[in-house]
Amino acid sequence: MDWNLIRTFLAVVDEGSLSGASEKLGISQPTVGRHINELESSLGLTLFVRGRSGMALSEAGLRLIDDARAMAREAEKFALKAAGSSDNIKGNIRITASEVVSAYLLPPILCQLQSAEPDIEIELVANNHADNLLSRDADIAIRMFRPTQNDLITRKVNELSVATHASRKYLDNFGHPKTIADLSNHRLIGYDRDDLILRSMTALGIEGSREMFAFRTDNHLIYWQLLKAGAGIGFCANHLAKELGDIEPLLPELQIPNLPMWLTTHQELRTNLRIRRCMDFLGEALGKMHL
Amino acid sequence: MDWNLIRTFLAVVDEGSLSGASEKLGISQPTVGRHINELESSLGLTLFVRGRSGMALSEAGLRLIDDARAMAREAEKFALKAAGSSDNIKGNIRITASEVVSAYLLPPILCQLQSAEPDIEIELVANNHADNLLSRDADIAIRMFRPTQNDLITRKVNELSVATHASRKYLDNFGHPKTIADLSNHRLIGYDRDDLILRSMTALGIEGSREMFAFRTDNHLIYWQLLKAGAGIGFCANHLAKELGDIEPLLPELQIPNLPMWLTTHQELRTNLRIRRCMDFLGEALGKMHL
DNA sequence: CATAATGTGTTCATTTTTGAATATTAAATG
DNA sequence: CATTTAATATTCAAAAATGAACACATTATG
Repeated sequence: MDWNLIRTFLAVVDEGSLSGASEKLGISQPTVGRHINELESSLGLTLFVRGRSGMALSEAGLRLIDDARAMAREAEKFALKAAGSSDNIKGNIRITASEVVSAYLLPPILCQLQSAEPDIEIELVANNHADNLLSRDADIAIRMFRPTQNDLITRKVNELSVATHASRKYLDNFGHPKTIADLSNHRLIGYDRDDLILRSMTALGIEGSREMFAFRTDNHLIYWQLLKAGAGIGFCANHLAKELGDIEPLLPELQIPNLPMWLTTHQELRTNLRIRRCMDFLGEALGKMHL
Repeated sequence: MDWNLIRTFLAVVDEGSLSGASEKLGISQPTVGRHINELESSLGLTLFVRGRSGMALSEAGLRLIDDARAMAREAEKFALKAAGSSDNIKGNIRITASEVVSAYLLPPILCQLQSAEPDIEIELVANNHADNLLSRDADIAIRMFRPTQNDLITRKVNELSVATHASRKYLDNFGHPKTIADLSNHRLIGYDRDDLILRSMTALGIEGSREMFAFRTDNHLIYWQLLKAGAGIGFCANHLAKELGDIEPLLPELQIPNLPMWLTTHQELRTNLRIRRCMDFLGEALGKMHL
């Protein structure tokens, strides 16, 4: 029994198609198809119904996915522990962070890291969703929330101070809000599906809903472009506001709680020299920033 | 990451050498060596110390075997469940039983099974140690003790009546024991490392040790040859004594408990049509024998 | 200390697996 | 109903993995 066929099987289940799985696995679509055929004939089972759009699991296939997944979990554990045992400084390391952090905080720090550890190749994965450190989407994650998965080592390295901001252009056009209550007469910029702002407001005792925002976007870059262009009042990290220019802080009495910045890696990787060096360096560098 | 490399890794650990693993896996020794090299270089670890006699696990390798084993367990579960889903009557089936049962009870029954189910190929694995139905050493086991592994379906199909026997030749030479106490003045034939006889005797309230046997062997065929040749007094299933001829039952007052005969398969396989048919047939055929 | 036994490493021809290109199919769409 | 789209199957040349044979190393053993 070829264990790799089970891995391919699982990828096809997860992606829903041979072509999707081929991309995920980094092998060609014909090969994925052949793997599935081989698995089916070696088990004497029909695992998929070759249907209208892609591959749908058959009943027999359905019965097997839990075991296949369990096997994949153990494979992940194996790979993690193996990576943790490596004391080789040479190699690459994957760091993940939100788009904002990746774009505005990390570049200079990673340059210094590069100089300090020339043997380490650094991959930066910028995205806003929580990734799975267990399946090694990344080795190190920098997030604005404390990761909840088990077996992780988390360390709070800094805090981002946030305040209400608007561009001078907006303030010239629509006036300066004097009180928090004033905000309801202004145009606000918010997130669309991300409920970070709404949750923060609820925590501050201010009720609100998605509809209160005149502009909504989940793309932070566009958010600031809207802010800069004078589309409305929004929330922005203070260090970023300085960098963007043209934007003024408002309502100092609206104390928005700082956003914590967490540096995270998997427990198994703490013994990996390369990752330990990077963790220490990033913790030091991020920690001494004035945000 | 190639999952098959982990399977090879585990085989080398279990067998202690590349050549041993190659035999176990049914691949050539150079291939096993290449797999290990590839795994080591892809993990950046030295898993084995290539030593004087075979491959000894390194510290890093030692840390990984538990996870590798866990993965193998899940692979077994997957394969079991897959086999259980098969409703294909064509195919082969592995039956395991003790050498005695394999040699004296099963042949005629398996011939009938062959006629009744011509599409099923039957493999008979004769050995005296408990095999691992979980790892599919066999699909169906016939044992004289109730298997203890979990997730097995066990069914008691018959009992073997056993009595003390000796050949006429022995009785002519050494006389007929009249009472149980008399036995201590006779030559007894016993097992060597197998303690079945001793345990049975303890259960009957008779104390004894290996040393009380004038002849000791674990090979049942040789046991009976000794019995037939008049080497001593021994224990023998009644149906077998008739078949062997020349052997007489002794001491009817020494009531030896019957040996139960258990028919066993793995729970996951109960839904496999082929195995279900064989189980039913064997249960019926073994059950109606007069033993 | 030669020899047998046992194990790993190497070479090369063969077999197997793979991927690029392409054909094919079926549903969705205008 | 033709067209687009998104998927699976097929073909064939190239790449990779494999095994047989053999070289080499080490340990028992007489």
